[in-house]
Amino acid sequence: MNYDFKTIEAKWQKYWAENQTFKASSPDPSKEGENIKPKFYVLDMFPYPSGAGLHVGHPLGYIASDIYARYKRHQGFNVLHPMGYDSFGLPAEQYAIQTGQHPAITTKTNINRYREQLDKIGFSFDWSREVRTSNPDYYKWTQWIFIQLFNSWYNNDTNKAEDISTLIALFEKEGNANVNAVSDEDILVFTADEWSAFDTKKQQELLLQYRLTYLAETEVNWCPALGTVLANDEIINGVSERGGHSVIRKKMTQWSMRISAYAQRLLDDLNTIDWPQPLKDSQTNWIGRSQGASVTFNVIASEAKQSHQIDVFTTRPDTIFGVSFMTLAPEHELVATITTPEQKQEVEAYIQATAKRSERERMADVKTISGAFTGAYAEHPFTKEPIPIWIGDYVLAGYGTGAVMSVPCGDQRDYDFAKHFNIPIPNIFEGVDISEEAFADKDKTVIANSDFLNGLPYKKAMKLAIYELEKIGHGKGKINYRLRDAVFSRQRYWGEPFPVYYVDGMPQMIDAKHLPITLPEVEKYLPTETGEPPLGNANVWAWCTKENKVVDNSEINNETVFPLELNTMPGWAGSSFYFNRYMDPNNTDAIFSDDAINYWQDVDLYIGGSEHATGHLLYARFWQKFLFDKGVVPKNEFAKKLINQGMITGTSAFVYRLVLTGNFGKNQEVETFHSEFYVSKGYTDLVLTDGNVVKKLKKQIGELYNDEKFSKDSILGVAQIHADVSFVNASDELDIEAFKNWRPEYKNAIFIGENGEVIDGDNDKYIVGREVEKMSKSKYNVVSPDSICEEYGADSLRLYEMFLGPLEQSKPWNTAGITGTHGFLKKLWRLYLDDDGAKFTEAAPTKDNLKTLHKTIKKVAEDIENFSFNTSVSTFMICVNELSTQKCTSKEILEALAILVSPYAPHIAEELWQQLGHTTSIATAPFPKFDASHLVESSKEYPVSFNGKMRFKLELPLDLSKEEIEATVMTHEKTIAQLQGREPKKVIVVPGKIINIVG
RNA sequence: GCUCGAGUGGUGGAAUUGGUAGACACGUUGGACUUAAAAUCCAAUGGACAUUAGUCCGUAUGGGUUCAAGUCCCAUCUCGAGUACCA
Repeated sequence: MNYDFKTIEAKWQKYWAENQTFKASSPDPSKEGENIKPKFYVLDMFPYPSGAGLHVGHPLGYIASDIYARYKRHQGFNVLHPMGYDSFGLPAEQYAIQTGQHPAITTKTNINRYREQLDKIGFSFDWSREVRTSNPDYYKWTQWIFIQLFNSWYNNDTNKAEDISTLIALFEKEGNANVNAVSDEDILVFTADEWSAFDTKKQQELLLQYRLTYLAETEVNWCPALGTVLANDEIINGVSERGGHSVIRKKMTQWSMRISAYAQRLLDDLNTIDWPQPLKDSQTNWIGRSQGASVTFNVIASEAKQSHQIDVFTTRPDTIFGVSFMTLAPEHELVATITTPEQKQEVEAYIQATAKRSERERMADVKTISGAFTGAYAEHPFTKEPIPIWIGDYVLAGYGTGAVMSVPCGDQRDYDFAKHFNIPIPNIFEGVDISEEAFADKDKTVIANSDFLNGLPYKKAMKLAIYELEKIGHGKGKINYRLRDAVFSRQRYWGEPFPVYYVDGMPQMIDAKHLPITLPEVEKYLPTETGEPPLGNANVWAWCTKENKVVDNSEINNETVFPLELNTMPGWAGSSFYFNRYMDPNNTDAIFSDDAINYWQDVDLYIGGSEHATGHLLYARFWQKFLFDKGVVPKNEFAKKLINQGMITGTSAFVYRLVLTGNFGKNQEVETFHSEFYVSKGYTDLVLTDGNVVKKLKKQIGELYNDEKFSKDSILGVAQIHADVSFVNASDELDIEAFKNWRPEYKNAIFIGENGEVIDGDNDKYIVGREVEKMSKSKYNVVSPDSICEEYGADSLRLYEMFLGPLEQSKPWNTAGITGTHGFLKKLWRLYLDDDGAKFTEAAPTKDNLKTLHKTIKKVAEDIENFSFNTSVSTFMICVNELSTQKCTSKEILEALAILVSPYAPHIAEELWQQLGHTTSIATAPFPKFDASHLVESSKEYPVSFNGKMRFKLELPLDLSKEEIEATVMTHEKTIAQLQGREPKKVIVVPGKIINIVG
């Protein structure tokens, strides 16, 4: 029997599907007290089903998680290993705009293709739990969570989200003066009586300032080309992540999520989860906590003007006496008010100039110092001296208060600004020279020229400064976060509709029992002519409060029928809780049952890419914490352990085309391609010095080039052209015919091979050049898993992807190497079966057999626990090589080996398991138990080193003492030869490890 | 600029607490089998010198600690990722 992977893999994939082998059992509370299996939840980041399908890089993480899931099943766990689709998104919508095809159709087609590809790789997913974020059954719960957020506020005293009713009760009882909540800034302070006197609309307006999701006029990142708002993490280097379009700031009324309420908890709880440090670091940076003080400066009132105050945030309140000016962002709201008539022209000109520059230009051009003096002065809170107020674009409107107290001696930016505009730079540091640059080293700081702070180091000075500021009512200690509230509205069609209608301009939630509010049909997927989002095109998009359903727009009367929200939710909405929904995905009455969430709790292992560090993974943590506060989920964090798989890059193949001048260049009928060898060695010289080649060239080209014309000068250069990697074999040799068929414009091209021969049949080989690049269609280096499965089988693919290198590392794909793991599987097969059938016997295993097996059990179990899958593949290879050499036929050994291999290569393992006589799936067969007694050695081959260099090996019994070993070694003939009569200074003996002789 | 990670044969990579550097594969070369090819099997394969025995060099570079360093420490270089006027 040969290893017929095609039949085997199809057979077992069918078996698993029919028998629902990987269906996670649901907890049955009636069985409480009985022996219920412990749970284990292994999750992959669900994919967005793009039209391009999967390439070999995509399944890497899925294979790793699948191995882990299968391993856990062998260990007796009830494993939840689901898969689904993050199926709302921009590509389907853009395709709809171009073709008119409904995004739901595109999405469905793509999902089917994904499923087909995934099925071929033999994953142990529980498909009965599949979720799709674009299904109304699913986004019903996305809308439900939105309503919960709307009905909640964040209480800083209890440090958690609470129902809005508790806030209303507080307002009714005592007003809002003492409410310690996370809210908008500058909230009207009112008493209980005032609250009761407000009309409903006013009350709603006020409550909106406290809700965890709220409507606010915010400055957003507007992308005109995409016609939508983008979140900060969707902008890379000032342009949109998708398409690279420019982004401008624009004021719009938008839904926002008060994620800032959770900033500290999101930061603190990073310590409680086992996630990669770089990912934690980037979340930490993104949250950007800085500790310092907020300081209030009074603007010195001039004549008719009323007094104003400027709040600044600083991390260096200890340097308060070093302030020699203040700088406001050009967009700061006080700029217009405080600017003196004399300076008005200059300031306005400057503001205009800055507004013209895009965000990107401002970022790119950090070096140029610019600004303008407002003519106004602020009063120093301690010295009462006047401080000039400037504006400058190095101060960002979006961070802190958009204003800074400038301390040029302690901050390089302030220093540069002061130098540029000839503002004094007072020195408030003891023994520091600031004539060249600012001094920013906190640890070495000793304050001087600063009244009550003199002589103090940074920390003490900071505390005292804050204390004194509080005493005079000019400031207080403050913690500032970079993390902004997240804009939650998108002007798109293909997303979750909000369960929101508007009465008198105020948002109203539709009662949860009427969910889902499904997406309406539209004729065009573009924004309307009046600039409204695509849902503005819908005709049936109004809410009837009588019938509690969506009705035709014509019925809107603003009494019982009201307009619905036109925005949709962003991509991250649906992906922020899907891991919980998998626990009970078909529940129509609740997001999940109590039994399900109490049993499954949280994700034990989450595998996915690091690109989601500050997007999905931050928002999902936020929603989890909110749901935790509301008592919906039992865990504060949704994933205990997370692993980022690395990217698989492509290995592009290149051919090298001679670019010729003059007459040669004009006539493109004949092209010349040179082998990589020629290019790397200096092709022009070789071509023209090797008479043979020139002669052959001329003969081939015939009349086209005559002797005189063809010279070295005719060659302009060499063009690198991508060749499709499928035309290249394991030895980097190009299939020239295939290349010519693919690129007919080169059908008359001449190929010069490795040895300088003009290729004609088998006389020479054409070797392509190789380069590692991102896997992409345009580089013709995409390898699809389907073609690999077709040629080598899913088990070979799975093993090879793991064998490539450490899971978390990025590594290049090269199809050539797969013959290694494929060959291994054939060898494995032959250990069990040959042409005559079964080879295994009931024979007792030999000592060597047992040693090999248990060595393998130990290593493989350790490797899986450490996610070191690449090394366990080589361990399998070593094991099979050894057992083959030992001619092992023992069924006992081979059964255990089949189980060991099965997480990695499940199809062949199932088949061998059946051949061994089993009638049930190998999936839950207990993992072999490691027995250390088989590995006990009685002797060790010691490496004997002289001055640290290994010279020879010596087999010695392990029970020898140090002294005995030394005595034996020193009398050994090779030792004597090495020493050549010298007396060793020292002999180091580490029993069981090494012997080192010094001297 | 800052933060983090990494640099080992022709290639992917191994070396888990400092203890035989290059496991396991790919590729290459040679051989067996075959009419031939494929498949399979065997052998060699870090570099230099040497007939052999063997010697020297070698984990980005330069130092250091140690009986012993790919592994620890210091400095430098290169590459990758993230982030960026964050007050």
